Amino acid sequence: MIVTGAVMPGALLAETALAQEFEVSRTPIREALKQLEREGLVEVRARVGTFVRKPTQREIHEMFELKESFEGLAAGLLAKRGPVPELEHLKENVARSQQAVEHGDAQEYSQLVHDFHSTLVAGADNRKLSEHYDLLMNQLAYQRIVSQTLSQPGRLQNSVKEHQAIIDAISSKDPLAAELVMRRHVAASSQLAAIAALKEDEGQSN
Amino acid sequence: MIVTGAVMPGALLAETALAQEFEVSRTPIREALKQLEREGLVEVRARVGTFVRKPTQREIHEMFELKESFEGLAAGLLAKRGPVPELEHLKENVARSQQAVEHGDAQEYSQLVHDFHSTLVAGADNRKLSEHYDLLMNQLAYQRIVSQTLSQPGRLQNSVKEHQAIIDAISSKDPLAAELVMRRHVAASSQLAAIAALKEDEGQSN
DNA sequence: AATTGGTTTGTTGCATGCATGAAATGCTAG
DNA sequence: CTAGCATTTCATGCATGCAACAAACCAATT
Repeated sequence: MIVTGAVMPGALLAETALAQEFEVSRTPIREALKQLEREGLVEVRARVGTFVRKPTQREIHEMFELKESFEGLAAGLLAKRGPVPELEHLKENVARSQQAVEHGDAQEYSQLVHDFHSTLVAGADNRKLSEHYDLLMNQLAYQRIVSQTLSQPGRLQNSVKEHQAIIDAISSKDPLAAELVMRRHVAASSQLAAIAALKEDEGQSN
Repeated sequence: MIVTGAVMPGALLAETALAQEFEVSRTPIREALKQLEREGLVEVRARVGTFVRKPTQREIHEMFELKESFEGLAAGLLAKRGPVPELEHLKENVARSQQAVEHGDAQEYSQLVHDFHSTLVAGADNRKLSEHYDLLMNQLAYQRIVSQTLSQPGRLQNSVKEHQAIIDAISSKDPLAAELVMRRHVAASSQLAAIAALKEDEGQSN
């Protein structure tokens, strides 16, 4: 809903309006908005209104630091796991990503990248990690969609190679290497995404 | 409230009862309980009741893995920071912890350990990290568990030494070492805490 | 024209009533 | 005495009304 960017940041989310739209009373709407407030997606100003929150540039930076830590942990845990059912899925993902890059299919590639990272975190077999990760990614989602498509074509090929290296480290049961490679990969991607988000931000505010 | 263990796991938290206790209507109580449900502290079974949730042994293990990752990240970020105002506070904390260990003051030491870790995470200067960390620690009810590991004789002195090593790594601006030492420290403490939690669990269920 | 004051409007915060459904309870039959 | 069924109890889920308050608006005055 909000994470897809369907509503613009700063927009008012009036309880009564949403209640009419979804054809329920204010109460369940209100509870949902409170949840979103706790997730940091909206800001409820008492007796004024509920507004879609726009993450600051600093918060985006902080969230990318967390993302690196989360996914690094996930990669390490995957390498520590005995059998990893998701490994085949990840290998196939890399193969298809390679094809997508060669064909210049940005849409397909964006989808595959998202699938790769969420499969990897899910495969870590740590539900609490997944919960925290999902929470984090919800807050980042809007920026993610925009910046993914704007990544430079040269980066995509490198990204695929890094994905392959991550899989290799996991396959060889090397948790330290898996975490290290993963973190470097996320850091590199994050840097580009942060720059894209910054430019987007400047374009909006002017 | 719940995190302090004032109410036992499995206990029913009736909205009407809480409403009378706090002298408000059900509505704000209800919102608070929904928040706690999202935080994983209580379980709301539709039209049955709201109950204090008891983390499974597996969840405790997962949360300790997350704790290690969070605090490792925090230590690394601290070492990366230029000036660290909290460093003096941390040094003083270690000095007082050393005294507490020598005097066998378990109560004081427990408080100092908690202060050390929260100061360290807060000092990382990453609010999103702090939010996720606080969320995690609420679920762990850490204070309750850690107090039971205090009876371990040799562990306390080792813990203080590890705290000192963490400070040294931060002082020398070595992020990798800071993270590594921190993670080893958390892993060691977590192992003892997990054992304590397991024993408490067995004691309860019998 | 600008400012200040009061009024109006719109929003959330809270209280409360009713509907829904699950679980406990008791009653009856075997 | 036990098993099964109806009933009663009790909890949340949702709808709605009212109060409180912030902000926008408008008019009067300087």
